[in-house]
Amino acid sequence: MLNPNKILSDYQLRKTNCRVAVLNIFIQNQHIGLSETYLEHHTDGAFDRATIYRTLNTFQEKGVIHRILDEDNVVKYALCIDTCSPDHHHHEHIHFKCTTCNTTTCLDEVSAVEIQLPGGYTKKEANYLIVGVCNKCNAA
Amino acid sequence: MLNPNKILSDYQLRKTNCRVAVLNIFIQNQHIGLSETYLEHHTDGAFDRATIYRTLNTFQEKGVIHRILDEDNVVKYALCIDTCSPDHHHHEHIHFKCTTCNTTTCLDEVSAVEIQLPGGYTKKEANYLIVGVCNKCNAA
DNA sequence: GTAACTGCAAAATATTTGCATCCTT
DNA sequence: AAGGATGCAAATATTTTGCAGTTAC
Repeated sequence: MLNPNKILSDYQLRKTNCRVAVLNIFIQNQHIGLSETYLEHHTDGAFDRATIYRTLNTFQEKGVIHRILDEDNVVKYALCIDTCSPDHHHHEHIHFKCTTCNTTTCLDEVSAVEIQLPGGYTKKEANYLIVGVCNKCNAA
Repeated sequence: MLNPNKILSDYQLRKTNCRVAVLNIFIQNQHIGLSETYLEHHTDGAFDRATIYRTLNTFQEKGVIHRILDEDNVVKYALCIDTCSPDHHHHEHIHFKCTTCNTTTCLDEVSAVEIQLPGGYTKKEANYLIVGVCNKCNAA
């Protein structure tokens, strides 16, 4: 189970109200891209917008979250940390953006093949996004 | 060879100075993410910022270009159309973002494996981005 | 105690929109 | 001719920054 306090201490970040609150929302929405606006609303405006932006930037620099490619001109973030594999298999998850219902989700069933980088390249992280129409919208 | 006039007529878009100019820059920078600012500068300010934004949005809606995931808080775009395969193989190209020199390029050598979508899902396009350090920066 | 974090206000950027005019088909 | 595209100016939206006060370690 992901725990905000553990994540913060693991990443050597001070435990503050804003960080814990933001982290909790990310944990509850694993693999789903969240925008600053979403976080602001879902913390009941308890924190200043600037603070949330600073939190997001800090988290991103430390590698707690990463930006997600999204088609609707909104920048979103999601947790880098993954619980699904206890053995820390580190399979890259694939995000799927539905152009009909406009949601971005994670295709847990599918795992991306590890891509072989050319010589001299070092990987820090990878993001895969497929844009299309999801099963629900195709059925409707 | 990619030709701006052909692309515009193929996609049923009117041929205007701004569109041709922007398209030319995209063609000369295939697989490289370009921001609105870049396009504005490289057209010598000949076009209004709003016009360039409208051009980018139109191109995106029609599927001429697509947004690229980038780490440095800047939205970039690149051509969807690909010349490398005359037989229109349509292999997805993989973008590589170097965190040291801050450039996004296309790993032509590597082609992404076609990902199998779960039942009911339809794909429109796919974007793969790997973040890390490129060969030049690793050598330096 | 000290460095780091926050809130507030303001600045800097980025993106969109309304409207009159011009251009492509 | 008619609808679409552009330029300009203004409105919005997004993100960053300076600084004084507060908090975590």
